[in-house]
Amino acid sequence: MKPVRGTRAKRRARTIASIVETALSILTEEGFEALTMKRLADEMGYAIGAFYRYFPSKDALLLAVQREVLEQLAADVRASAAAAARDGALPPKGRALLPLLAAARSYVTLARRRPVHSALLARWLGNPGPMVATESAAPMIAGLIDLFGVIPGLFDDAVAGGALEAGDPQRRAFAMWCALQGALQVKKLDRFGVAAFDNDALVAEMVRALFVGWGADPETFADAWCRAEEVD
Amino acid sequence: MKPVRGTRAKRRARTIASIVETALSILTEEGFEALTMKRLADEMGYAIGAFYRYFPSKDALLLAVQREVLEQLAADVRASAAAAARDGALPPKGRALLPLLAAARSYVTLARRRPVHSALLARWLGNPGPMVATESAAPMIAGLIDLFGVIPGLFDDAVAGGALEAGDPQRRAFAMWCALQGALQVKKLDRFGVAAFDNDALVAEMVRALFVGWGADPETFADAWCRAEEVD
Amino acid sequence: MKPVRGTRAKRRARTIASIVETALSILTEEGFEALTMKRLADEMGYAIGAFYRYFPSKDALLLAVQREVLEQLAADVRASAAAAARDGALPPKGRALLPLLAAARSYVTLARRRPVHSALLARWLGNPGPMVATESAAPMIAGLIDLFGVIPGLFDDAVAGGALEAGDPQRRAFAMWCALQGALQVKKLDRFGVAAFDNDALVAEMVRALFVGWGADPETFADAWCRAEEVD
Amino acid sequence: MKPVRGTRAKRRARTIASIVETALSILTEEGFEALTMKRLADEMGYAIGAFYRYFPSKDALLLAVQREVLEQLAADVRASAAAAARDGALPPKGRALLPLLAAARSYVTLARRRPVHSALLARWLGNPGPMVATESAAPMIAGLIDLFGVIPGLFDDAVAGGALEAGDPQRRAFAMWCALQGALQVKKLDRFGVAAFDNDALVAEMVRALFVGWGADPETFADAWCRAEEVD
DNA sequence: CATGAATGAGACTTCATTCAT
DNA sequence: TATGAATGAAGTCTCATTCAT
Repeated sequence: MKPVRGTRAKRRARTIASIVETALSILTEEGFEALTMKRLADEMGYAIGAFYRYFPSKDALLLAVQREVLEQLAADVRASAAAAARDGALPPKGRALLPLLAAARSYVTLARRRPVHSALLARWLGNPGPMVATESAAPMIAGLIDLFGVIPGLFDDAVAGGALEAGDPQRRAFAMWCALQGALQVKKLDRFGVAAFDNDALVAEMVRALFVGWGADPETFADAWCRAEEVD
Repeated sequence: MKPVRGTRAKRRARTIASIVETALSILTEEGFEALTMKRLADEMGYAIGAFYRYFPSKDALLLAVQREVLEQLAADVRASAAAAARDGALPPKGRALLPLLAAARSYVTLARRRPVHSALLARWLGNPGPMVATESAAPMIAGLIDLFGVIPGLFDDAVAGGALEAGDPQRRAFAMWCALQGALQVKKLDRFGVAAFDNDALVAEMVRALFVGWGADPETFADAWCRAEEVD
Repeated sequence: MKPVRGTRAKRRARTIASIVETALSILTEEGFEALTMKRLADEMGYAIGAFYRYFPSKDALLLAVQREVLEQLAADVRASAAAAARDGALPPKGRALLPLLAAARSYVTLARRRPVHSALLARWLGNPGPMVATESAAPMIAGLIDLFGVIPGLFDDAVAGGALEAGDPQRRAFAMWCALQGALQVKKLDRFGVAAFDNDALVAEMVRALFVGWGADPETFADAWCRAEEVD
Repeated sequence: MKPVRGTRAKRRARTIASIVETALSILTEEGFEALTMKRLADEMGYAIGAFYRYFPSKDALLLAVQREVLEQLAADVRASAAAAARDGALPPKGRALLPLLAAARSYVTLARRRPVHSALLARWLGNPGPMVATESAAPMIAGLIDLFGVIPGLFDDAVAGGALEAGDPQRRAFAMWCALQGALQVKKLDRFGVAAFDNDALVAEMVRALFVGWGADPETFADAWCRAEEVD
């Protein structure tokens, strides 16, 4: 009997997903250098050659991992913002700000909740060149844009709610993300114990300045930020 | 006749400097992966073994390169700030802000003026782990602190000149640097042509928000920022 | 059609055996320093990397060689003793002694029959440290113990046959082996032509003294030793 | 004024001696692999090139070290025998045996007192080939013969004193040394904790058998061996 | 005599990828 | 589809020795 149509394709998709997942877990547990094709094969109980049926090269595999990472990050950030939007513990202006701040917090705490995702993103961003290898980075840019899909809307809402002055929401979204990303990147300096490098304080300072700069009332901001920290 | 005392030491220092310089130029012209000991040896007309008289390992060499990069960056930033401090084209409040903005601009335009330095820094920051490989990153952290040696003072000056509200200058300095660094890191996204990713606009937006958030008058800021762009 | 189960494993075992064998032959023909991974690869028509599928390091390969050497030595010694046990050319006491002496002779003549094995053993024993480089020498010690598995029993037999006084057979076995090993080690002094260094005479003197010391009758010993020399 | 004749030569000899000494101490403290020309130069505060004024090659240097080791060993053994010869605590036959046993003990305990000397000797003996590199091993053989210079005489004395039966003293001397050397070589097996490998018991067993085999009275031997152990 | 920079061959090891089975 | 043996180029590092100064 013929298998149900699509069964093969499904099976293939499942295999691909499990390869990506395993790669991610090796990355997580043993670091970037540890991810070799052999290591991956051993972990999965596959032969090395098998991967090349699913991915034409290691780069292609890495690209898929990258995409997965971005998707998960975006999902997390969106979820945080959505949860904050349902929170009713603040006065109107604060409520208009909260989802935005929750999204920011969420992105920062990713470094704690999913350190590998964060580290991978930092690494890809930090490496010169088209991130993975050459041109085929297109899918990854899609992931990034997706990550920001929701943030500009939150800025619009905040403006509409009177919590911020008017301004290009896309640009603000991107600026916020870059600043946070910069802060995350230097997290490693924490371990040198220099006071000025304290990461949490740094993030707080940075976000406060940005939002006040965009017209937020300092007190409203402070309240909303506290609430955002509690929501985590 | 005996050679002048110190001649050997000088020669040694010169050799070390030229190794670092050559490494930097290979990095510049051919990228990170291209810097192998063999490549370096060929470039310099040396035998591979020669380097190991000067650096105990490739890591050590990389550390020296790192240090050099940081020193040059710090020198550039300091020079820009100093030049701006001598500029008399603005009213007092603007003058108090200018050196700070000039330093920021300078740091950003480094990516154009010294792309390799910038890329290396991004890479080192982006890679998880102690940057170089071992613990001996101490000299590098010193370089970073040096890089900030002058910035907090500029914040103090700006506050004293009435251009900013009071606030911890160290933290502000660090926050500014991180935000800029984050912006630089995503510079590579420029080439995807997404409008929101335009780097110059991004930096302008970010810096404006930060400084206004720290109490700068928007118009004073705008004037000073224009001036800073001209000073480059 | 699926290959017979175990086919791969067999092939693998064959490859491993042939690597060890080739290594041994290089060692034999060209000495210890000549055994490099490259030399081995060339000899076998392999690429260097191939070995690392079978042995995690050169040390591991050397360990396997060591083991092989010990196994062959043990087999030889056992075979000699067994052959001597079937020999009926002597009176009872002599017969009780013969397998022991045959084993001793066999061990000594190994240096002629398998000079490399002998030299390797001497080298490993002579080098301070855990012989191979790491702790994993366990398999090798097993080989040594195996080598002695049969000798203590022969001492028991000799005592039972009235050829020797009672005494700890393990200790005697080990003492005999050490003494012989010492004699073999200085074999290289032969070539200086100093009479006292004549190796055969040395061994004869040594073994005679030991066995007489353990209670053998001098004449019985002499007869049995002659017989043992003939049996070779 | 001309320097006193011989001053230069003396100075040269002193330098050579100190090089050998330093090499030996590196060997002692850090093992065989640690002795590189660079390491030696650093230790002595010399430049690498300097050694080549005193030794044409590293091999030549090693040869000198070897010689030194042998000389020290021989001196130790001779001293022990001489001290024992002055000991009056035993009956005549025992006294006739004592210097011999003291010499044997002394050689064995060298492994404890001068582990490096012992290890070096073992290594040189264990390595196939002419010990150092090629033909120039002649000086070393002289050292060995020197080491035995006194032992055969002690055998003669023992025979004369009625403690041993007659027999070729040179051969006995050499046999004894080889057997002891064999025992020392396997000292490393101690650490595997196998009872049969206990080195002290092994040596005792071996020496007892040899001397009884050479005609010593078991009780006289036992007394003398105890005494020899005390004399250490 | 002394220096130490430079040599250069060669050591071990890694790993993405291919291909006959 | 799946296997895993084999490739082979590339990487870092070592060290006895030479030689211009």
